[in-house]
Amino acid sequence: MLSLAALADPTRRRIVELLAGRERTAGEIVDEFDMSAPAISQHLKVLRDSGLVNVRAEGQRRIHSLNGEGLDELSDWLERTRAVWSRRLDALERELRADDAKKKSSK
Amino acid sequence: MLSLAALADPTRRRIVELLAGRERTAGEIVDEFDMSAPAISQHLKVLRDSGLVNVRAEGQRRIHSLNGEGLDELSDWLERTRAVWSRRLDALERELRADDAKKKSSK
DNA sequence: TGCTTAATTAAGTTATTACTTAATTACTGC
DNA sequence: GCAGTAATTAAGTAATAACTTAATTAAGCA
Repeated sequence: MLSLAALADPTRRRIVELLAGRERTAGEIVDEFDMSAPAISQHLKVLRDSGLVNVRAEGQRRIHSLNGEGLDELSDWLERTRAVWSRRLDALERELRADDAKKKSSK
Repeated sequence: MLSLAALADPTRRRIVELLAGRERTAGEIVDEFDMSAPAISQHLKVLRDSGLVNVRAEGQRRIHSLNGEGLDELSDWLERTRAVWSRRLDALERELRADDAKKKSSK
């Protein structure tokens, strides 16, 4: 599952925002939401599977942290798409300028 | 619906990529996929509603184009999240350095 | 006018997703 | 060992999402 699909859900987005601030145990995350612990546990699994979040065990706690590289994947897609997009806009602009010049010279 | 949810679907992502290259009629987009016209029409509606794509009518054609500002919203979320994240990493690094200095001075 | 083409809307189906409660696993401290 | 706590897994449900075909809307053109 691509990280974009993982971020489609608003709860998961908020979890990512929380973890951007600092790492947290599963229980601490549960406390931030009006939702059962299993529901959060399932969301965390999706975030882990998508590579956005890392876990380490500390005793019986599972400490979750944001994985910056997971955000990179999303960032890369965005930049790739935007690059094509802005190249196209540049071409359009050049065309408009050329058109403009033609009009002037034909006056 | 936030643009992130709209981009969760791979078909919609490919449509956005296509439109980054150049604007296209609904029919041209349909031709790129192995899927019925109504299915694509519905995807286009989602993309329009999320602000990622614009349409204009030209006779009976609907010409779809990418809306750069829609991508900005996504980009903003990413940058905001990444900013919090990297601030945290900086703080961590400072802490480690301070710790290091303390160790050295206590030797 | 009526036939064709472009696109959307309507209605129904199936798969997936986001939850729930109950049960289970695994550590902690007495 | 066992009661308590942290977290996950299991199982079931309800809402949503992604499609399908059929019907509809609207423009183009002989």
